[in-house]
Amino acid sequence: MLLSKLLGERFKEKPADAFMASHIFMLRGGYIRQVSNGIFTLLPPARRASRKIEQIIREEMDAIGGQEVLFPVVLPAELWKESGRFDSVGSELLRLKDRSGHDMVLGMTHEEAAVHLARSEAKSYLQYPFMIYQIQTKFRDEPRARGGLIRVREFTMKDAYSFHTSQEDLEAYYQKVLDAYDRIYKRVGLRNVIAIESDTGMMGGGKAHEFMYLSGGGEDTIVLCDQCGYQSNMEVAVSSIQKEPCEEQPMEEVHTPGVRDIEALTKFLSIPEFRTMKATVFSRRDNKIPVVVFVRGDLQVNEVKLKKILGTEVDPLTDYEGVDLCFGFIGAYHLNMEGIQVLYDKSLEGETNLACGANRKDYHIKGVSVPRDLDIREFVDVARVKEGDACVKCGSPLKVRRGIEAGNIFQLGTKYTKSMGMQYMDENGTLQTPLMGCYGIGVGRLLACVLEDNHDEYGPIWPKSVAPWLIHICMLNDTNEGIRELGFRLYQELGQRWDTLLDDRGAAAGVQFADADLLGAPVRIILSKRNLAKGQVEITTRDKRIKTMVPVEEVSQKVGEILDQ
RNA sequence: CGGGGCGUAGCGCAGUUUGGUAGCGCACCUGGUUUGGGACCAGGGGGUCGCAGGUUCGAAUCCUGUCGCCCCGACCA
Repeated sequence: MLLSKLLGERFKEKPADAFMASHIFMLRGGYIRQVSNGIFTLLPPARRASRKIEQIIREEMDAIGGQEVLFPVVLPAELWKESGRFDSVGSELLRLKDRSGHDMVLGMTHEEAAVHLARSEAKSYLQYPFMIYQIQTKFRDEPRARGGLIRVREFTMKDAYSFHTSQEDLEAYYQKVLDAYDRIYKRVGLRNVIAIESDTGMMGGGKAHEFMYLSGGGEDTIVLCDQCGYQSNMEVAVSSIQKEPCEEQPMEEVHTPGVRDIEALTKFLSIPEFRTMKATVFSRRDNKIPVVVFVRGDLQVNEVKLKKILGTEVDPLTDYEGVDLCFGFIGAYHLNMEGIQVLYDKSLEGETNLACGANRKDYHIKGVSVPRDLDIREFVDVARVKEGDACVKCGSPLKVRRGIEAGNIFQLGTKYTKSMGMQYMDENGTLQTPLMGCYGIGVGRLLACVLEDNHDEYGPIWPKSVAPWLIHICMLNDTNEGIRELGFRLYQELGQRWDTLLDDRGAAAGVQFADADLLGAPVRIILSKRNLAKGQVEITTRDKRIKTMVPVEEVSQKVGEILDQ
């Protein structure tokens, strides 16, 4: 590729709307352009890199027996009604009508399409197990796209679906996919990816893992234990609560004017947060009954856990109309439970000498002992894990980190095969419902993660496996005939073996170097008058590890050494 | 969906308070001088100031509505 012909302007100023390194450099380097919120065009550099990623994924899927297919982007709503997801999935699913008024959906994932195909093509146990996959455009009407290619509405995804005749077989294959994913991340040059247990969300089913690229800018929160290897999404993370035993004290009501939150209460009474009890109120989406959740004052409610316990979505209560609660002073002692639901977190179990609201404006109660003063039948786990909590497996302090989800795998079981009536004949001639697994990787997001993990202050440092171009030739002193002649000759010669870019614009050295930094080719060849006079050219690597002078006739060999090592 | 911010040339911004011929830097085009980290001189092109109404002799500027984009939260394979 001649740089003078490469479409896509590169610029030096940081775009006002970009904050993540991958977003900034992809805009500055002419990799992507936004068309609409969360919808991007990929320009040649990004497309070249994404094709390389796709190819790596394809090879690894093929290596575990995958068969590539291509499902439609537009699907009839009937299929989604069969699985029940037409109604259960929210506005993330883009629904539309065709010209004759039929309900259609834009595919955001393809379980339905996979079962539609598989149920009519695989009717005998002899055909099992099998896995089909595709690399295809998905559309999800995300409430909030952000971060360039990190979180978008339209994107390319590799999604795979496996079908099995037993849970053991599903689990064995699940492990094979997990290993294949590890190889994929390694091959694209992404370090710091860990597989963590995750919530199954709208996918349903049993076991699930998310592959998290650990990064401070990530939008998911992960809980880790360095000691025993426990790692989990914050959404489902558990910890054991440290207790500091305290002698029981007599209960006493205290006047606490204007003290409406834990922070004020601890200051007012000069006690630590864990000697208080906190009340948080939510409303159920299904029947709107307020739910009062009590946790120890130093903890917070994990809404995903709460959602699972209640079996319905919850929202923090904002409409106090008609709710008989003394907000700011809600306490567990002598609380009027009429018309509300009350939950107690396990952090409160056995606690003594706590301060909590008195259910009366401007009053709190000191010295509440949970076993002595409250009649609680059941404690539940609804607390959010925090940094330093004890690991439930080994007791070591837990760490909390941010991460970007770079892939996920699910054991779906029979959720889709059953609802969509997929069956096969087993060796005894009886009909059985197969088990299913599904496995996704977002290609664009993976590309963005690779950039997040491989850049300096000037631009991407692409790993050889995904670099849009492997070699970038700069011709300084462009007007010099010897240099132009050599530049084009090397371009031809090296271009036979490697993806090569030639800067033929005659730009100033600084401009050429800055653009080479943004395009991030692993190997850079610099031709200049001063070196050519000595019959030499300079070869450097984008990561700055190699900077060497070689005779003109040895360039090809040296580049080969660098790229093959 | 809630809170906040912003829409003026491809990018980054000033001008809006106090209405009076739309500006700056980078990028782009032409000619010349340059050439090892975003050069210099001279000339040039490009904007219905997001859109629609309204007020006014006159609106980027004031008023009303609307659309879009960004950030935080909610949400989320």
